[in-house]
Amino acid sequence: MARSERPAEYAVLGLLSLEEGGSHGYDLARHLAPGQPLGAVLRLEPGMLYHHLKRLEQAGMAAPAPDREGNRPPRQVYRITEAGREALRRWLQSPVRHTREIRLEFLVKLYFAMQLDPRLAVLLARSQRETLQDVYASLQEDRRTSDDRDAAGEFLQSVVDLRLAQTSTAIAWLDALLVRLELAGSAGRAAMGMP
Amino acid sequence: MARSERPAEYAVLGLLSLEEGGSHGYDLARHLAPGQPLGAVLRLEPGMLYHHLKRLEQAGMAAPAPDREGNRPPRQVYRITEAGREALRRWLQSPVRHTREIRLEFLVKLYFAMQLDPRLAVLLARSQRETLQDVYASLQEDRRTSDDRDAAGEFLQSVVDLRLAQTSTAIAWLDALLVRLELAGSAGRAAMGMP
DNA sequence: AAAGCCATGTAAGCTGTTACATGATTTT
DNA sequence: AAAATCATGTAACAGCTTACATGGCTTT
Repeated sequence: MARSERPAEYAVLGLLSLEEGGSHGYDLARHLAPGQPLGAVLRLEPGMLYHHLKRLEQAGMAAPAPDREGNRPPRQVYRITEAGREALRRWLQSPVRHTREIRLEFLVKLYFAMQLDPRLAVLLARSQRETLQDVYASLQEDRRTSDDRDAAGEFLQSVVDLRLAQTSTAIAWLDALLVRLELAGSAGRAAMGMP
Repeated sequence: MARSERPAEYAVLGLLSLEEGGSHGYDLARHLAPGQPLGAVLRLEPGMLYHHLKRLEQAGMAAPAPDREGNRPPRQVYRITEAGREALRRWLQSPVRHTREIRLEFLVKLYFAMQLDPRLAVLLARSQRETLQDVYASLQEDRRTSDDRDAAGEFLQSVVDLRLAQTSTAIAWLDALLVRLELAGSAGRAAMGMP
């Protein structure tokens, strides 16, 4: 997995981590169908799904598990390994570097962080916010050092303006998300009689 | 070209359309270098560049042109054909359908529209604005019909909120762009003594 | 018995990345 | 003469899409 930082493979790994007794391709495909929350963010055809399962097995992050028998077609059940859990946790803690990756990769991280541990989701959102603020600052620097005296310069300024606007929008969205996450967290703790 | 709606191939076609006497791969690569306006939006390695030139030739949108001789390494000069110009113009008039395509594909269209005809850029920006407003309205509909009673619903609402925010940011950016384009247009006409 | 769902894949083809091969000309 | 630049590609590989092949089980 060192070779690939793509979200699809981690999404498969994440889905496996949510299924205590392991799961199989067709079952995971149901979780990725349109209508399901992950399906709204990521499209993954059956072919690629089985491909990723094989790769996860080769990487030692998933292992074949015994299938409790029954009257159904034969199927291959996988369970996440300890190495897989560690890789997933590492991935869930690292923010994406570019604003354009918020739409897909960050949302996949967020989905699993929320499912696995609300506190992890808060940490992820906070460090993502910091990363995007760095991106914003460096875009501002680009804008200052560009000149708009010719047509090409005007075009470049519009490009940078778009990126600044999209980045600050993402930061504002992260702020609203953090309010939601922290509210949900304190509500959860309050319901359990904690301060 | 019917098979591909990707911006890279149209970018090559667009660059050819800006060079009256035709151009060759190495020359086009200079226009796509980082630092050049297009290079800030699109990355295109030499291998793909020559590949696209071949495809444009096969599609009848570019044709080999005689190279005025001189003491330099042999090179293949291409010129855009009439069919190529028509395809380019059609492409430059059609807005992108999704907000995520603004960052790359729309910016490439905008670049060539500004170079070829400022009025075309205004038309493109206006119809792109309309398209994004449709996107915005349909996202609002998604948000109304989603419920936030469980964790999955909350996640989905955050996803839709992000898309709403990114889309309205893009619309606002298009408004600012239109002000610039129209100012430049009227300044240009005024300088030529037109109303 | 036919239709449909469960379940796992394969095959072909396109897009794109990285690295390198080849050789000509110009500059130092 | 060596180094840099001009100029065009090829080879290998990675990732993804689309379509289809295969067969078991369940429902009508």
